[in-house]
Amino acid sequence: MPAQLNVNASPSPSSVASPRKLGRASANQWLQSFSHPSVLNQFQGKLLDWYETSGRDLPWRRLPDLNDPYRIWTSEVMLQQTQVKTVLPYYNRWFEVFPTVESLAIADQQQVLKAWEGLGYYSRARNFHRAAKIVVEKHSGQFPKSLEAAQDLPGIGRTTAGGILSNAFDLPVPILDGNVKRVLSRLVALPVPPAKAMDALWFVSELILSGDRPRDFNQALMDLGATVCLRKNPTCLLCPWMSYCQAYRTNQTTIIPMTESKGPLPHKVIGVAVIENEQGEILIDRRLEEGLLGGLWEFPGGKVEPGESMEECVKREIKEELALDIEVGEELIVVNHAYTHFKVSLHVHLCRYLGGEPKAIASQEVRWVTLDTIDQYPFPKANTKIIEALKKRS
DNA sequence: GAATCGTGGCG
DNA sequence: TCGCCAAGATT
Repeated sequence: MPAQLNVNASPSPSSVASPRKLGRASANQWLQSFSHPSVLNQFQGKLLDWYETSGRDLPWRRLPDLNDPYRIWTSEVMLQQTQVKTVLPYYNRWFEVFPTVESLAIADQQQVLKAWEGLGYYSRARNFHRAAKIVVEKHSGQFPKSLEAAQDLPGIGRTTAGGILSNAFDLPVPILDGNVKRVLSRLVALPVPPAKAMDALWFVSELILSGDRPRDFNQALMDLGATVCLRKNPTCLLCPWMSYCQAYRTNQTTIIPMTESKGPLPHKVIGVAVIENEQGEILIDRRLEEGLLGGLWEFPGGKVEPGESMEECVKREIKEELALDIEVGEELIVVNHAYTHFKVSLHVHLCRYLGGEPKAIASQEVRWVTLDTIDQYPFPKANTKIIEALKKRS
């Protein structure tokens, strides 16, 4: 592969300089310098030395866990789009429930989702569960050591596969997560948002990867992004690559990596029913397998239509989705919650069951439960606030 | 290729 | 309060 960065996804190795070529001639010349082994070796050594003294102490790096691919795998999946601080308690708790890949493979999905509850992006848990079954059944319980086989597992893309293979087996496979994107974008002074130059960034990540110590190098790269090359206020004076960094040299660290601003998030107003029967039980439903919050439990409800009152909305939704007749009572709580692509306000009403057999029309399953047993079901965050309000009331 | 998919923390 | 986004993958 030519030592040249093409911002476009086009793999064609044109040697003609053009505005679409990353950083133009100067940047390509800068990259060319890494084709000299001595230059590259010194560059890598700077980061590896920094890692020895300033790297983070994280559970998935400690012996003897280091050689347990299942634990490495778990960390990589939990860390997708999720910060280390958030992951730590989940990570430590996980192995009390699922100590081995075999135990995960034979587990019930509801148990898996319960252990994942609150961590978000629940397709990660469902895919992890599926992948564990595949590893046990088709790979004799051993995590595959090839990039292709690893990426064939559900929930494992190129970055996660590289993270597992390099960290668990010390294989020279590049990574490109959020930290590395930011570090490399600044290193080469990427003139476009990272999403527009993924091929170029992968090329750099592979180019600079240490062949001798790929595990430490990749881990160091992520640590650098997480502790020094911060999104805001990076501490460049502490950076082992300060003299190599094109963004620092050209005073562009505040605008690189570049971002494309988006408009305001849409806001949905939802009517939600807490339906209580004569036994004091409450009706919950399990969401469809695919899509938002798939497989988790919730209190039923739906969007308010134009010109509709909240009471009318709740009554209609319960009729449509559960075939139940209810009497809509007082408002229990309003829960505001922001997802990645929209915001919601859940207007929760206490409701009285009047009649009908609940049917899972828009869900996988419905169930009458008591407040004493409701904690064993996995709920999304917005719904746990409702449960808290219910417990406080009783 | 663009949308979708959670939650928490930050300025 | 609000926008941004963090160890991305999937469709």
